Amino acid sequence: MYAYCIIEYPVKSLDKAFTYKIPYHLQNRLKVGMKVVVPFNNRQVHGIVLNITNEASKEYELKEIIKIEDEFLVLNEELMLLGKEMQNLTLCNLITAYQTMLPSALKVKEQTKDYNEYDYFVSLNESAEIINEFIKTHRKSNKTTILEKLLKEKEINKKELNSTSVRELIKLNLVKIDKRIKKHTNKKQIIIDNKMLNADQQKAFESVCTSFNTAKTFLLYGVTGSGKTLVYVHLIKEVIKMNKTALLLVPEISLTEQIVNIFYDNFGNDVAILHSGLSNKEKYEEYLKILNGETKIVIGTRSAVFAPLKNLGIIIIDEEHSDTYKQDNNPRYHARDIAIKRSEYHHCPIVLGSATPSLESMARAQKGVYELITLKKRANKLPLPEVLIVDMKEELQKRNFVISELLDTKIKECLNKKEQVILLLNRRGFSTIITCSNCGFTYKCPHCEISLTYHKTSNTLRCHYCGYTKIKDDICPECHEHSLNYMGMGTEKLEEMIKERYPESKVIRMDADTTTKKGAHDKIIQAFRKEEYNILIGTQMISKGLDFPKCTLVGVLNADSSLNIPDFRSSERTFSLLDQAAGRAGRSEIPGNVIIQTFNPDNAIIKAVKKHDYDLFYQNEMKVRKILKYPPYYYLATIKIGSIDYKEASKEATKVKEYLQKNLDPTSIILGPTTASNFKRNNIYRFSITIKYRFDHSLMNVLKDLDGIYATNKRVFLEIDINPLRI
DNA sequence: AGGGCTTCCCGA
DNA sequence: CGGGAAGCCCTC
Repeated sequence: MYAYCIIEYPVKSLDKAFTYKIPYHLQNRLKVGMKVVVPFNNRQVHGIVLNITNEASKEYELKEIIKIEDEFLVLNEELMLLGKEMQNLTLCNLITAYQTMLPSALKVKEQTKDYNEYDYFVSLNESAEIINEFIKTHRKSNKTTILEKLLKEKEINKKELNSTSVRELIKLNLVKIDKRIKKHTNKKQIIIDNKMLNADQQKAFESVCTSFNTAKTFLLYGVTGSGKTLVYVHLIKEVIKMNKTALLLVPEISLTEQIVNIFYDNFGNDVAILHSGLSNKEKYEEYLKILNGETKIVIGTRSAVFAPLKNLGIIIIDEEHSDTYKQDNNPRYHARDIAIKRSEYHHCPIVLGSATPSLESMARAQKGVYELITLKKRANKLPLPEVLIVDMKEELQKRNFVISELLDTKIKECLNKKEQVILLLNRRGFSTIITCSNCGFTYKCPHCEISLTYHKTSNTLRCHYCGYTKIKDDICPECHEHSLNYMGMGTEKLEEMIKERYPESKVIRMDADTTTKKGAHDKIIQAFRKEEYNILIGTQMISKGLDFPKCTLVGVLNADSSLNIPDFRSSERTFSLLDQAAGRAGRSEIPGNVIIQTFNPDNAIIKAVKKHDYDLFYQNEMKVRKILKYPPYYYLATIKIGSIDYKEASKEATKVKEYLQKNLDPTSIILGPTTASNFKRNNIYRFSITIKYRFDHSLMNVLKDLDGIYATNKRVFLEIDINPLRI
C-alpha cells in the first residue's frame, strides 16, 4: 500500500503529493488526514496523508513512511476537502491551507507539543497479604500509613501523599504509579437564554427553522438593538435539540465573552471558545474538546470557522460585513466563503447577521441567492437614538478643535445624570504627527515612509505598519532645537484631555494598546458595564456589538477619517462604523443620543447615518458601484508586486500587466500598475494591479500560472488577493 | 526549505 | 589555479 503525502514546507515547488510505501505494521493504522514523518532528501520531515492507494507509479524508488506522528485523526474527511477548496479559492499552497486550519499545537512541523497536564495515581503493586505483612513487620511510619490508605482506597492522587515516602515504596516495589491526562472541568457551561422571542424575532427564527437540513444562506438584516443575538440563541438551542452542533462566528475577541455570557441558565452543554487571545495550550484544549465531540457549540473569531465540529446543524456569522472575517495575509480567505462551503457539506443553513450588511450580501439577498430576513424594530420597541451632526468647520472658528460645544454640553449632562458616554476616535496613540516648528522636519518610518505616531505611555515613536519603534527625542534631530510639535489627536491624548476637562469623570480607554494582555478586553468591558467608569474612549473596536445599558451618549470625534481613505469601500466602511457606533447608545429604557462631528455635514453617507437609513445608503452606493464597475457588479482580484529594488518592482509590474493582457478574457478590466496603498513597507516597494471581472473562466488558472512564474524569483514576489476588501 | 553540485568570477 | 559566492536542481 502507498500513501500520497503533502509535506510541511510551504513552497510552491513542493506543493504536490509525494508517494511513500506504507510499512506493514502501519497498514491498518494509517488513515487519510494523519500527520506522519517521512524521509525527504536525506532528512526527516512531517507531512499529511492525502490519499491511500494500492497502486503507485513505478517512476521513482519509493521510500517508506517512518512513523505516525499523531495517533488520532488530525484532519477529518470534511476538513481535508475544505483545505483543497481553500487552496482553489485563495491560490495558496495546500499545506498552507491545512496549517491554517489547525491550532498551532497540532501544526505540521517539529513534534506535536505535549500540552496535556497529567495526574499521577499511586496504587498497590502487590497483593493485600504482602502489604499487610509489610505493615505488621514495620514500625508505624509515613510509608505504612500510605499503604493502609491504599488498601482502603485502591488509588490516590500522588499530590496528596508525601513524595519521598512514595518514592521509597516504589523502590520496594510495593506501589506503582499511573500517569493519566488530567481532565479539566469545564467552566464555560452553556447556558441558554430563556427569554422569549418577540413577534419579529419569532418570524425570523421560523424562517430559518424551515430550512434545517438544507444548505441555504440567510441574510438576517436587523437594525442595531433588534435582538439578533436572541434569534441566534434560539436557533442554536433548536439545533442542539436535534443532536447537531452549531458554529457561531463573531468579528472580534471582545465579543466572544459577551456572547458566551448571554447564553445563561444551564443547558448541560459546554461551549468551546476559539480566538487569537487564547494561549496555544488553551486553543489546543478547546480544539480537543471539539474533536472529541465533548462540545456541541463553538463560538469564535475568523479561524474558528475551521473548528472540527461534526454534524453541523447551523453556522451563524454575526456582523457579517466585518472586515475581520477576511484574513489579510496568506491564505487570504474569507470566513464567509469557507462557512458556505461547510454548510454545503453538512447540508445546514448559514445565517449572516448584520445591521449594515455588506453590499455583496445585500445584493445577493435582493437577487434571491440568499434569503432575506428583516428585523426593522429594536427589540425594546424604543426608537433608534437621535443622531446629531456637528459641523466642525463652524466649531473651529469657535476654537473647539476636538470637542464641539454640543458634545461638551451633552457629556456634562450625561455625567450629571450618572449615565455613561462612549467616545469613538479611530486613531490610537497620543499624537499622530510630530513636526519641528523650526525646520519643518517630520518623523517618518525609515522602512515604510509613513509618519510615526507618538505613544506617551511608552514614550516611543512607533510605525503602525511595521512596528518600528524608537525612543522619543527631546530635540529635533535635524536642527537640534526644542521645537517639536505633537499634532494630530490619538486616543491617548484624548484620554488625557477628557480627564482634565471633566475632572469628575472616570475614564477608561480601549484600543490595541490597552488590550495586548490576555483577557484585557473582557476586563475593560466588564468594568465599564459595572459602572466603575463613566466614559469609554476607544477605536473602532468599541463600535461593534457591545451592549452597555447605561450608555446614553455616543460621540464620534472624527467621522471623516475613514471617509477620506481612497478606497472603493470607504463609504461602506464609514456608514457601517457610524451606524454601528450609533447603535451603542440608548439600548435600554433611557433613550440615547449620538453626536457625529464632521467636516462634511452634507456628505450623503453622513446624512444616511443621521436617518438610520441603510436602504438609502445601499441604493446610492449601488449606483456608484455600478458606474465604477466595482463589487457587487464586478469581482475583483489584486496582484501586488514587491521588491527591495524600486526599479525592479516597477519593471516586473509592467511585465505582469502585459502577461495578464495577453492571457485574460478581453472582458476583464486590468488597472495599473500603480504604487500600492502602502507603497513602501518594511523596505519593500510594492506596486499593485487590479483586475475587475465578471465572467472569466481562465482567471484562476492564469493567476496560478503567474504565481508559478514568480515562485522561483527570489528578488520579486507576488501577493495575489482574490476578492480583496481593499485595493 | 535546504543540501549538494556546478558555474562563475577574480586575485597576495 | 584555487576558493568562495551565486545559481540551479532535487527531493517520493
